[in-house]
Amino acid sequence: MYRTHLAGALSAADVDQQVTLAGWVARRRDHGGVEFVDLRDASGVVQVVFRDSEAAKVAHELRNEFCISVTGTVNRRPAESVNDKLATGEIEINATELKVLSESAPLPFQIDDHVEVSEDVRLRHRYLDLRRSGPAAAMRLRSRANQIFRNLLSEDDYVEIETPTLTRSTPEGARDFLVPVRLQPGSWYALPQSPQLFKQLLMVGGFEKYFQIARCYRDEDFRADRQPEFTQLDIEASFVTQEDVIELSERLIGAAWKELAGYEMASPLPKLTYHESMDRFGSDRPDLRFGQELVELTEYLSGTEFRVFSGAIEAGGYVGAVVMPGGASQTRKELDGWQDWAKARGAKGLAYIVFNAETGEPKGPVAKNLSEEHLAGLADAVGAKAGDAVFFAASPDRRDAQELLGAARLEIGKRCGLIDPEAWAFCWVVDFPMFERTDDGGWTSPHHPFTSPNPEWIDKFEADPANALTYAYDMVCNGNELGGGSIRIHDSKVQSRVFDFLGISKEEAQEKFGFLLDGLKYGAPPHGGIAFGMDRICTLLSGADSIREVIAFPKTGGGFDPLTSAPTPITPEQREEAGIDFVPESEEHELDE
RNA sequence: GGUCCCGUAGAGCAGCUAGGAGUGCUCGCCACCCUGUCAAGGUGGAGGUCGCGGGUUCAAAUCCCGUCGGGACCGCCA
Repeated sequence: MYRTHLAGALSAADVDQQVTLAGWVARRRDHGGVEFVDLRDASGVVQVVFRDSEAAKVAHELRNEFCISVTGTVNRRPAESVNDKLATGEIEINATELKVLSESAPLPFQIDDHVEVSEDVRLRHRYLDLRRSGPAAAMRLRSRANQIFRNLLSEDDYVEIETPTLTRSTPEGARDFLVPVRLQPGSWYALPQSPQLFKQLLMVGGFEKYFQIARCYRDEDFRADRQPEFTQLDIEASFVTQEDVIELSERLIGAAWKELAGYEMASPLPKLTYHESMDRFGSDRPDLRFGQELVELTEYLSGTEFRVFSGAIEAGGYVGAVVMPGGASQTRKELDGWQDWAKARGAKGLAYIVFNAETGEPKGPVAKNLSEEHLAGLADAVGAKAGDAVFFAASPDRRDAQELLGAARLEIGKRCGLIDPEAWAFCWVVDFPMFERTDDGGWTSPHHPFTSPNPEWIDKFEADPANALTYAYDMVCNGNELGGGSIRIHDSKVQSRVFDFLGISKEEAQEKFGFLLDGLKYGAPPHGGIAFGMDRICTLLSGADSIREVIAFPKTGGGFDPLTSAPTPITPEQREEAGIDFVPESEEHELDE
C-alpha cells in the first residue's frame, strides 16, 4: 500500500493519526536543522516536517518534483504557524519515514502558479504543465462537464452510442482528413467532421434518443477557438420539435453553468431570429452583454448625394451605423486606425462622423458630403449624443455591411469597456435562411442540406429561396456559438427536392449520401438534434482565452503537436504498404502525356 | 493564401528607436550555511549559436533582406 490518506483531505480532525502519504515535492524549505516539504498529490497539498531523524537526512537530498512517500503523525501546528492560505494549514505531518519513489531531473520550468511560462514550453512538457493547479483545474472542470451532460441525458433515457471515426466524408463543407486504406489502394477513409449522418440513421434505427461525446475532425486553419480535432456533445432525438430540443438544451447548459460557474441561467432564453440578429447586432452570434445596436439608415438617407451611400441604396443594399460613445475625443490617428482596421477586414473603409462634445455639431469627412437636413436629424436617427462618434457601413450586400458594423460594434465594446467580463448573456438565434448564395451565383445550404424548412416554406422554398427559412437554431453565449442544430428532413421526397434545387444530381446525391437517402425511405421518424462544442463550452466555463487550455494535449497553429512532434514523415515501407501512391489507370495515361 | 506581433542563459523579461566587448533584472539550478518556514533566508558559483542564413559596416542582439518557429486576426471553417 502506497498510502493511507490523501494529502489534501487531512484536517485537524486527523490529529495524532499515523498516516502514509504519497505525492510530489511541491516545494522545500531547508532550515538546516528542520526542513519543511510541501507534499502535493491530486487532492491538494500538506506540509511535512522533518527533524532529528534518519528521514531528515534523506529529506535534505530532496529536490522539487521528486515523487516520494512519507509516513508520520498528523500534528496540530503551533498557533503562530497556522497557514490560512492552505486548506490543510492547521496541521502538518511530523515525518518519521521517507521513501523516494522517483527522482526528478531539473525542471524545464517551475511548477508554480505564480510563474508565467510561454505556451510553447508548457505544451512541450504538458505532463509537467498539468501538475500546475490552473491546467489541472481546467481538465477536472471538463471532466465534470462531461459528467453533468452524461448524467442528465442518461436519466432522460438518451442512449450513448459510438459512431465510426473511419468513415466517408460528411457534408459539413470543411476539408476532410483522409486515411489511406492498405487493403484497397487508392481508396481512403475520411475522418468524420461530425457524426451527422450516423445520428440520423440511428433515428431511423429506432433509438429515438441518442447522444455521444464525439471527436470530430476538420482540416482547416486554426484560431484561438479552433483545433483540427475537437469534441462535440452530439444529440439527436425522434418525434421532437424545435421547442423540445431547445428545452433540453437549456436544461443541459443551465445545469453546467449552475454547477461549474455558479450561475443561474434564466430559462427560457430569449430568441432572436437570424434576420433580427443581423439587423441589430451584425452577427448571427450576437454578444448581448452590451448595447450599441446597429441602426439602419437606408431609408433615412434615401436621396443622399453622397455616392458611397447612394450607390448602396440604389443597388437595393443597406446603409447603417453604429455609435461609439465618447468617440469624438479620438485623435486623428485613432480615427485613421479604424480605416486600417476595416481594410484588414476586407472593407473599403469605415466612414465616420464625430459630434462635437460641446456643440454637438457633426464633423468629419462624411459630414461634408451629407445635406443639412440629413445632418440635422442624424444624431437622433442613430441615437448619438454630443461627444460620440458614429461609424457607417454601406454596401449593395446587406449582410456584408451589417457584418462590418457588427465587428465594429464588438471592437467598440472592447475599446470602450462596455463589456462586463463577469456577465453571461445567453440567447438562441433561430429561423436561419435555408439557402445562401455561392460565389458563382448558385445556392448552398448554410448548415447542411438535411436541415428542414419550416412549415411555412416546406411547400415553396424553391419559389423564393432567398427568403426561405429553416428549423435551425444556434445557442449563443457572450458572442460565442455554444452549439447549433436543426430539425432534419425526414421525408425523402423533400430531401430530393432540396438536392434538385441545389443542383445536386440524383446520381451525385446517391453516390455521396445514398446510405442516408436509402435509410429515409423506410419509415424515418421526424427527428432533430443539436451539437455543442465541448471545447468552447469548457473554455468559457474555465475563463480561459483559448480552447488549448481545456484540451489535455493540444496542437499548435500548424497542426503540430509540440509534445510528440506529430505529424512525422513516414518510412518508405509505410508509404508502400499504405498504398498512398496508388495511381488509377485512367490517370496514369494522363500523367504520361 | 494575406496582415500584424513575438523569438536574448533552464523559465519570464529588459537591452534594439540612436550600432561600440554577451551588459542587466527576477526566478530556477549547483555548493555551503541556517531549528518554524510556507513564493523561507544568507554567501558563493555555473549557465548564452542574442531562432537560423545572408547583407550593410572598422564594428550588428541592435540596421536591411530572406527563412524557420510561436501567437492574434482576415480569408477559410459552424
